Amino acid sequence: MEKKDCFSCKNKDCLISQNLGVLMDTEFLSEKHTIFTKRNQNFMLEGAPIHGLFFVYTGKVKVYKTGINGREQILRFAKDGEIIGHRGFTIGEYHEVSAKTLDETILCNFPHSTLLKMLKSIPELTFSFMKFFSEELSRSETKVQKFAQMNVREKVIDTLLYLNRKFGQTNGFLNIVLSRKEIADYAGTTDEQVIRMLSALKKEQLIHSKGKSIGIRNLDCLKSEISDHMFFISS
DNA sequence: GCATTAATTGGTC
DNA sequence: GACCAATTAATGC
Repeated sequence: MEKKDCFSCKNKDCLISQNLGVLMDTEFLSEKHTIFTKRNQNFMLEGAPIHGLFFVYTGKVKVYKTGINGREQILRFAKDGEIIGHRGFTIGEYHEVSAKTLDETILCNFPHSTLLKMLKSIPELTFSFMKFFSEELSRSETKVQKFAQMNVREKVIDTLLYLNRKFGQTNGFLNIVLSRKEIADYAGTTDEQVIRMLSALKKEQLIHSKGKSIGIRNLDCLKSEISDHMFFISS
């Protein structure tokens, strides 16, 4: 299959894309690989040797860790332009998280050695990465706080708001379809609790659903419920 | 159509 | 609020 090149790429969020100016005269971009995946493919596995850095070209991915009793903890979802596998790129030889595609997904992959060369020789790129890491850390800290302080209702609502922020809605439904368990694995609760909460929210006319798809009906109401006592938390 | 998986509901601790 | 069990709906083959 053909290789996706960075010059025709439309992903404005991509750190490579943003630094094309300083990258275009280097040989680094030619060392990039393009990977075509189907749905439900584990392209990164906890404990496996690191295989460089991935960018989502198009598609959807979940990043997760397997925890106690084999329970999955979804750390985040990634869409077009986003980075996967950045946590292990300077320390250790093994991935600390797993990643699985939720859709047919095209991935760009930079080998570890290429990435190190890039970061050492291009300050602009390194700065972009620092900025990105700083934001990631902030998000991560916010998530710890939410996990500790939110009740189940708030966790589920917060998850729906996050999905809406990231993927948006078309025709009244979120542009991502997850199983109830996946929602639970992100929110930090169980699928039964998620199901109960979704039913409750449906009764209150705050959301609606068709099969696995969920749509937000009253965004402001949901937002206010979180911000009432979580207004100090941004994310 | 059958078999497996997911969603839902109710109950217990 | 987690875990377990039973029922029903959805989906894959």
